[in-house]
Amino acid sequence: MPRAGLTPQTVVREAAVLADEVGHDRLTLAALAARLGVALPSLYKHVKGIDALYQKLSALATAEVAAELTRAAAGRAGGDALRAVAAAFRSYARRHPGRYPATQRAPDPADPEHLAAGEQAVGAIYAILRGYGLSGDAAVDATRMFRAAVHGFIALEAAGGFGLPRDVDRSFDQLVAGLDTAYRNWRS
Amino acid sequence: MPRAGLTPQTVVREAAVLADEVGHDRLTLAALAARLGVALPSLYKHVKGIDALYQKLSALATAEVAAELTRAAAGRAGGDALRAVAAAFRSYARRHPGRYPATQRAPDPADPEHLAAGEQAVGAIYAILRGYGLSGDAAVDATRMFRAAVHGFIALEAAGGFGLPRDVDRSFDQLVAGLDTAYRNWRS
DNA sequence: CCGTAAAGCTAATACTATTAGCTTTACGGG
DNA sequence: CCCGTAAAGCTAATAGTATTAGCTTTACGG
Repeated sequence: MPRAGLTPQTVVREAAVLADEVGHDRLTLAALAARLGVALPSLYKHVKGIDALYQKLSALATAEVAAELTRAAAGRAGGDALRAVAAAFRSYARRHPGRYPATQRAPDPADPEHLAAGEQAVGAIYAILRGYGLSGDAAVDATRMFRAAVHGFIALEAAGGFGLPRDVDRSFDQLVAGLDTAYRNWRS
Repeated sequence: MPRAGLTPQTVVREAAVLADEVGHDRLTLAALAARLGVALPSLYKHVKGIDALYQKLSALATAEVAAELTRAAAGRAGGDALRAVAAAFRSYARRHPGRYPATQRAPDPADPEHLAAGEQAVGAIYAILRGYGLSGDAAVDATRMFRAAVHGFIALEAAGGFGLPRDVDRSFDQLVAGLDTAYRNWRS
């Protein structure tokens, strides 16, 4: 029997694929091991346990989100940048329903790459707000508002929390428009 | 041995207390049964299973939230009402960290009380927006923005997603102020 | 006061993660 | 070329989760 040749990286990457397929909460070591053609306990040679796996998945997803937000913001400013980054955020969450929730887990302070990815993602938003003349505490507050509004919308949408027939895409556009007017008329 | 005398209601209420103590995700039938002084399978005489328990917990928490939002809105209008209801929302989430996440689960269409509680909670927000001159589709979008922003803030706060030292209470005040200006300058 | 329905129990099944300890593979140095 | 060793895989065992089946006992109403 040839060896599977796993590494921590391949395990985490396959976990990400699996999570997107079956959902973040139904990601299980048993299913992951089966997917990788290996017995369940063998995974422990590459990952400390399921909690550590979630943490690494969080780092992976955060890095991906940061990259996409940065790319969406490139070459844009003001309301254009705001709309593009918000859309990229929601797009990632919809394309990766298993990875996205992992993003919410706070980084392990001992994982510099994870911390850096988080800072890059926040930085992409922060940069947009400079275009609105916001900096210092105001920019921090405005960044938190952006993250709260966009993440909250994604979470409610995923949970089926929008019962009424009103089109959800249009509500999202209105949300981003609302952020734009809030930022243009910010009073600290 | 006297009988414990459980009912579906007492089981769900104790589940709510337990969830607030140990966290929503660590609510377990074993711990609940121990708390109620009963063997684990006995719970199945009152609740269909853990999923149904979560659903009933969601109905309970939604009704409580709706009551508190309605109470906070009473006798207020405009920005005052907005601030009071947002504060009540966040206050409930912080006082009931186990119940609150259950709120996110969509109501079972076959549970009229749950549906009514959800509508009451949304109605409390909707009513405030009439004070801003918003109705129809605009009110739906604005309600979704309110829920998204406030829930998102609560979720990020609970997850430890706000790393910077900037005071979180003040950021929340700024979020609500931002909603106020967005609503005052709404363009549909 | 006794029959019955419900409320509780024990036992068993099928999952989950985790640890211990063994076997085997692959690879690098003599 | 071979062989020693570290890592990669395995099986077995433990402890926790939910769930179902089927039995016993309690409480209550006719």
